[in-house]
Amino acid sequence: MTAPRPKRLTRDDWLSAGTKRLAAAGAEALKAEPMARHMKTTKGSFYWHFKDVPDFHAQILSAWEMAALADLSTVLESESGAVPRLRALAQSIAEPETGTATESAIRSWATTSAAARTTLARVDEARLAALQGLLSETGIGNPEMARIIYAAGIGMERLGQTGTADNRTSIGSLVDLVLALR
Amino acid sequence: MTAPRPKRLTRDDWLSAGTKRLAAAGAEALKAEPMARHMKTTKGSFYWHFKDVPDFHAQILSAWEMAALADLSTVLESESGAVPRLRALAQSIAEPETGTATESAIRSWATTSAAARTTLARVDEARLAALQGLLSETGIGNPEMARIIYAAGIGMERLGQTGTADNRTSIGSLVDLVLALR
DNA sequence: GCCATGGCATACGCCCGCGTATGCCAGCGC
DNA sequence: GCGCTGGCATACGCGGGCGTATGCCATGGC
Repeated sequence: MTAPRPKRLTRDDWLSAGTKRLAAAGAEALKAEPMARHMKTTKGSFYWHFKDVPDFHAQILSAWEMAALADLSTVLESESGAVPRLRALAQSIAEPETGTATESAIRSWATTSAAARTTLARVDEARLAALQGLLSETGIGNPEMARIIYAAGIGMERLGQTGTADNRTSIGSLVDLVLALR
Repeated sequence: MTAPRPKRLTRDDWLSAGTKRLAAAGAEALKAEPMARHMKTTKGSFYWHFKDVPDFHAQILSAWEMAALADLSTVLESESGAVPRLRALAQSIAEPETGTATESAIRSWATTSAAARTTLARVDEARLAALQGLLSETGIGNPEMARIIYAAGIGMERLGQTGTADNRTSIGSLVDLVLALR
């Protein structure tokens, strides 16, 4: 699929495979032996690259956090002007480039794992702050509005699993609704 | 806590205890032996009342679905007139009486369990349809708006875990925003 | 007050995931 | 081309959850 079949695996091979498994099968799939089977190797390799299972989890979360925060910056820089940025940001939340399945899995994971919860909280916080900042620039000071848009984005991310509507246009309509307050 | 300590347990005792555990510790806690330990009994009792673990899961989900749909009716009948009903419904979604933690746990569970996913989809569908119906009554035909409100409700339910803002007022503001379209 | 169930306890064999210990083998350094 | 180290394989023992089989005992129907 991705690589032809590297004889030796790197730590990043494990992490990216883990992230894919997380998106596809949830956090319960992030165990040493199942992962090793899935990678067609043995857990000897796993315990070489990682101290234990929690360590693996922590590194997966950390890598995702980096990527999510980097995506946030990229999205903000992809447009100029508060309103276009606002749109781009809102839409990227409902359907992030990182893959909505991964984020959804992490959000589910967060209900039972403290590590996932705190990681996710930092990312949520950063995005919410960005939203609020952009809204302020356009003259909407009420922080409730940022919260509404962000909540809607998260909800769409979840509804998108079963429902098949277009999240990007829906969230765009919401942004219009809020911007009409000016 | 709840009951003084009934000598003999009923099937419903298991189901309600399971629902509490689900809310408190996630779907992974819904296993026969851990549940039995938690109920201070043995799994002999568990396997008397339930065929196996999937059966237990199915019954928990079914009971929750009944309760959720009943709550939906109750909320709708608690007010008269489309707009008050709309408010009541929207607010009950962001903070359902059933307990937001249970629903949140089921929503997380749905990412890995097909049974949870289909149950949740039916409840989501019913609520979304109710929202859309009420919006139509007030003259807002665009189904996108129901989707926006519902998504925001779900998102708040999740953000409420970490953030501490008032979901009821936030979702109320969103309803105002939408109703302003008339 | 007997005895027949209903409701649970105990005990087994199974599988699977954990983490550790140690063995093996390939390459690179020289 | 020899050896040493990095990267993995194999092989334990452990704990814990599953489902079944069977034993026990407390009610309640009569």
